[in-house]
Amino acid sequence: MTQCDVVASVRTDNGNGATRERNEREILAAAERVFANHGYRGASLAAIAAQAGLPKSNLLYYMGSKRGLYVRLLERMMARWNALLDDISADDDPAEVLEAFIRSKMQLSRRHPEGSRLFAAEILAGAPFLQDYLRGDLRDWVQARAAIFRQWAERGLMDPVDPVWLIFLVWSATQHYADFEAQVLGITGRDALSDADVEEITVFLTRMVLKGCGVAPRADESER
Amino acid sequence: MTQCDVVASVRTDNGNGATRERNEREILAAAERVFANHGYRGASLAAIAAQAGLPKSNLLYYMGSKRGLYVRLLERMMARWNALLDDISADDDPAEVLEAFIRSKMQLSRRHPEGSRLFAAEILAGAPFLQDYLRGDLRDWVQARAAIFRQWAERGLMDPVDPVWLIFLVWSATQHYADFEAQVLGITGRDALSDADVEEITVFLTRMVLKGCGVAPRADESER
DNA sequence: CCGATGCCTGACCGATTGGTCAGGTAGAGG
DNA sequence: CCTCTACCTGACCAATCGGTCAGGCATCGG
Repeated sequence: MTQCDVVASVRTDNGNGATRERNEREILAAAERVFANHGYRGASLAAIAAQAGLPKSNLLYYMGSKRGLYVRLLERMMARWNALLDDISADDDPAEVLEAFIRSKMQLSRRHPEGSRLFAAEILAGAPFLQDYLRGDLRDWVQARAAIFRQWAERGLMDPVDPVWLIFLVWSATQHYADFEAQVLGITGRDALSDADVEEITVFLTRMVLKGCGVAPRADESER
Repeated sequence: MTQCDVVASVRTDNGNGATRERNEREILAAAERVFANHGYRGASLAAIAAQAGLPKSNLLYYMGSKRGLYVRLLERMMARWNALLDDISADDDPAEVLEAFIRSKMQLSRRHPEGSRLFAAEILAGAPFLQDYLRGDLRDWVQARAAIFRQWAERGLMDPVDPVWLIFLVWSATQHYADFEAQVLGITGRDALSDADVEEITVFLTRMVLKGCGVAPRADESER
């Protein structure tokens, strides 16, 4: 790492490393937007620098290279993702777990639409930077959940559907509202999705999935 | 159009326009691959020409410009899409319509994965070339189907779910297997999805959707 | 035989790409 | 005061970008 640690950045501006922190944040946000829209190859450092309001040289001073900046963004998004990959056990309530799964995934797409699109663009390109992650950690996580879903099915708590296809269904349906936002807005004629819209979609997806695979809804959600 | 019509292309090679036809097909296929992987800005004519096995100049001779080539690919994909937008009426059987909807959409993703990813990349970029289509024809089509779904709900043939979210659910779930193919293959550990896999997924999605929104399955699909 | 016509392409163009680098600035420690 | 260190940037670089163009080529009607 050519980057110095945080402690040493007590220098410019108002005394602490506020400038650096702010610039880095600005750069990452701008880069996420541009990479999300145009993919790795389609994004240009000049465009990112312009969005961040900084000279291109300064951007490279902070981030080293285009590839380094891109990888850092991917890792940040994977960290957000991992943060909600909570462990579950076969003793948990299927309805609660599935609803929490759908809700947290929906909120991830909602809170980080640019990061979500960045991820989508990476996968579209054939996942050149994320192959190992997909075939490693993520695959293990899916298999673990799948095993629990199968136990639930054996106990009659849900239909014996293929758990992997079920996980993909939830992923795709939630991811859709970030990745295909332009299509959703164009077709529904909205300017943006409100919090109420997102809540409505979350409830819709939850009911569809629970009912679809034969899971009894939670007690306090029985009406509505 | 700088392109001459088909009749005039009886010239080179073996007498009829076979060479031209073959080259154009090769160019379109190569361009679809490259645009799908890297988006409009990220794709380069040199890469497309290399994939097509033709000099860059020849590619421009046939297609005029990068933008023209891209638009032509988008239009071809929209034509494929429109080809399966068959009209339905409120008198049709909901189960049949929904299953046909899921199956045809799944096969479109299956048969034209590159075109599907091209479309996805276009939407990811904010649909700069497809705004009008989304806000026009496609929106009308969605609204028409939504109206019929609502009639079915009133007649008790299905639950009163929001038809637009339902359509998006089917779109996202089917599109997923083309757009996120790299993720699907990485996680499942496969090299490719077989016809049997696709059929299994289609059946899974159909049952999930039908059961999820309270539609009775077709008579000849009741078991299995 | 003759242009005429349309297919094809190497050479080239200005603009843009990611990245380098020398040098400038400013505060901290001696 | 000077030096050191980290922050910052305009000027520049080779490579690549989309696109142009002059000209080679083969085939045609005459």
